Amino acid sequence: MTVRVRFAPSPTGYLHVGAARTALYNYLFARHSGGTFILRSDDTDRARSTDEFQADILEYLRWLGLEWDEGFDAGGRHGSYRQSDRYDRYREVAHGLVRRGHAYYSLATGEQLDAFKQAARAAGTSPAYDGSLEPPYEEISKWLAAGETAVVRFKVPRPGETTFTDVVRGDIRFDHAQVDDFVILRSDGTPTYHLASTVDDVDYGITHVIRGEDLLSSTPKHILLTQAMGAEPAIYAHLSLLMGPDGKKLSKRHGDTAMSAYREAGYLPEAMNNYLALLGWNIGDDETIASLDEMVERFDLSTVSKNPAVFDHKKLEWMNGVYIRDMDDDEFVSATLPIVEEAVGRALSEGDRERFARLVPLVKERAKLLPEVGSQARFLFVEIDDYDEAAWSKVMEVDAAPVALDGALAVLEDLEPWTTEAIDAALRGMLEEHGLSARKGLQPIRVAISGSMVSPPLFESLEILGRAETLERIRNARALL
RNA sequence: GGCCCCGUCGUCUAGAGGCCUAGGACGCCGCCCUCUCAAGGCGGUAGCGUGGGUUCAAAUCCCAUCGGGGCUACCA
Repeated sequence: MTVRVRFAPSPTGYLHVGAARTALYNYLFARHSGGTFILRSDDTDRARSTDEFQADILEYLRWLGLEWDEGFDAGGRHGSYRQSDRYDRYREVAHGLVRRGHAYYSLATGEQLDAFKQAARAAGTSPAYDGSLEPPYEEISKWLAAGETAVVRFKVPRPGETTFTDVVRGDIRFDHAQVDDFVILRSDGTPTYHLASTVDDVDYGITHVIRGEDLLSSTPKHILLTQAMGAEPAIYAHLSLLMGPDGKKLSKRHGDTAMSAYREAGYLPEAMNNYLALLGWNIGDDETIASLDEMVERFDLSTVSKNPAVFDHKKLEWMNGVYIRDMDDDEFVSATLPIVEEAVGRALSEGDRERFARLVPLVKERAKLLPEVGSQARFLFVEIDDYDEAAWSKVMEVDAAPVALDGALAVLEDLEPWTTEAIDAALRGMLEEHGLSARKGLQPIRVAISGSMVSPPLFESLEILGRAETLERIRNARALL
């Protein structure tokens, strides 16, 4: 059997991390088994679906590198892969179901249904609607003949039960007594999610449905529908949901959930994939870091965890740092140049870029998030007149500061050659001469050239800054003491 | 309320009766390194929800209980 899986988001919101994880697992499973990964747009909710959301989903799926073989925007033999383009097909299936007695036109009103459910609830039983509120057939025909509208409901066979083996959760059983005769066609003739999704899965030959656990209790509906269509149900795998730190389903109130927010915050797609994969699956051999290809190689759906996973920003951040350190310098420069230019407030000249490139090895291992590079590299390209207040009072307004600054000026003025090693030796000599500790004697210099108590390593920074700039900055700071 | 799913360190997980005085990773703490901050090295902290069984032996099997989550729309 050739594996065919699909990721079928509804464009009713931006691509969020939970959906991205579902997409990732589908992708890993497809690639691992040499199957086909399909992207579909489940946009049957016309009121909430927008082109903007659709575009966002495509953009971030691409950003993550989760390329799909077939489907929305990539072509394939099943049309547009956009459900809103297939209403005729869904209607055809629904009408066929009615003809064969698997579905019926329903006239039950919302009020009637509410009463029915409340009564069931009060009795402490299952609230599934079983069609008992429908008027006799003649009345329905008359109603329809008069041109009135009605919804179409699927007739759940009762008594009965649906059982299936979920790849991640094992054997699952649902008594039909608690499965509603659910609506498949709305009164305006458009399909509901259950119908459209199931018809597509059948039509597109989907072999494995890998989706969120929130759809677990809808699965009997999908299996029943599939069987009524005369098709073989897919194999299902329901992934546990992502949780916030409070144990509730991950949502906006826990912070950013949109993938776009993570890119903007400076996360790398490789880190996102690696982290998301770990939320519910372990690579094996006590390993934590693995590339997409390595994960494809080792992915196994049946070892995916049943537990809901809490999304932990701290670990993601750490992992992002790992991937940043792993970037090669050129890659790092192109990823951070815009950030540095933003921090500096202007475009970097050719010479500026060369200086930045020399600083790269120093800042690369100090960043967990890309934007941090802006504040770390900024000092190279701007005049320092906005000394950090705390830094100034803590390291400049002490007796050691003027001594260190004057001493530095003296040994650096004619230093040859202007290299990290020579600067190191010269400044250490100066410290010894004045009986200053490295901490006390070097911090004033750092503040003078960077305006901050935190900067890339001092001697290297001075070398890259250049003699003229270094001396000028030290003099400026000294004059303010 | 009903139905369904889930329950190992704070978090993600390994563990499929003896290999477990429970392993790894993040976090946190300490030490080392050190010009700041990181990175790195070393060490530490912390967990089988609870109660009953079964067994020579249970994190692993059974039952109950408690806790958490999902669904319960003409949303998906």
